[in-house]
Amino acid sequence: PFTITMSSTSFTDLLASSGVDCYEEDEDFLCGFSPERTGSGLPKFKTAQPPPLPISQSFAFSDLLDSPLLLSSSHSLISPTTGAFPFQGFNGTNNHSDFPWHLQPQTQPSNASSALQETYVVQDLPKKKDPVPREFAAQSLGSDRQVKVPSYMVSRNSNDGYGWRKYGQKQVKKSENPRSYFKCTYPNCVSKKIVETASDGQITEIIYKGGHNHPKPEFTRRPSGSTSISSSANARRVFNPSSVVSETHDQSESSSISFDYSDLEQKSFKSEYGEIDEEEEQPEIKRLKREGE
DNA sequence: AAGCTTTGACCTATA
DNA sequence: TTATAGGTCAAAGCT
Repeated sequence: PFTITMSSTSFTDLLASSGVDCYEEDEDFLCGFSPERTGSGLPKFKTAQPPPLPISQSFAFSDLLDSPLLLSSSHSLISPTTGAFPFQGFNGTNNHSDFPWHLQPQTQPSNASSALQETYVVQDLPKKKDPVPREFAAQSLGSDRQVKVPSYMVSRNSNDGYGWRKYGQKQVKKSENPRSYFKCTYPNCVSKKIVETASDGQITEIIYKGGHNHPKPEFTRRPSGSTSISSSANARRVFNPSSVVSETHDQSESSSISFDYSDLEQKSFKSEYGEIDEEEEQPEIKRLKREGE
């Protein structure tokens, strides 16, 4: 299950810091979700600490293209006019249930330091044949506000473009897998992440603590020839100082992603459906789309 | 030499 | 107060 909680921060930034970027890098291509892997590891995002953020950011669509969750079929994810996810599931008009996950609203109690936030959990649903294109399928959100998200939107590794230095590792009780603790190497950046890795090397959970207070580095370690990520997009990634995102790739059959888009909904988007350059979409995504037609 | 990982010890929060 | 768990420190070693 994947759970992403977002609060007072831009969706893009959170995604960027969540380590779920989809780079055309080795197996990370397509967010690291090769078909066979999709079935085994089930992602889970979770956020736990959403301190209010006064930072206002533009939410460019190109950013969305980089994001794991909105990648590929992103042109159908967010309404250019409302800022809301166009998944009908988000506004409760669609009943498609083809997505491996569906979002479940989780209203969390607000506290003194966090604004009202809503969490959506995307659970990995049993695969079944559906008539609806997987990447666009959404589940009714109506009262439930559930929506499904394609599994390929989530990366299985933690290459998020930032520099991280490991500062510790610990076997925790609540998990049989060891946790590795990382700090952002950027000067004065307090962002941290905790990566839980299974014995087979698979990342089972990633927890981000604290947002980056700097843009994503322009020159991050990338395979030569990889130019799919625009520097302008990276430059826009100015960070939310305090967000916590957890990404859990569970071995179980259920995955979930939860996030709060209260902030997201306030954003205006530069792009609309038609503005997405088809040529920029990743091949696999296009392939999936064709299959869905 | 710099930066990273490893790993046991230490610190802190909680029950 | 003590035990336990989770998180962090920091020295040593590696690349």
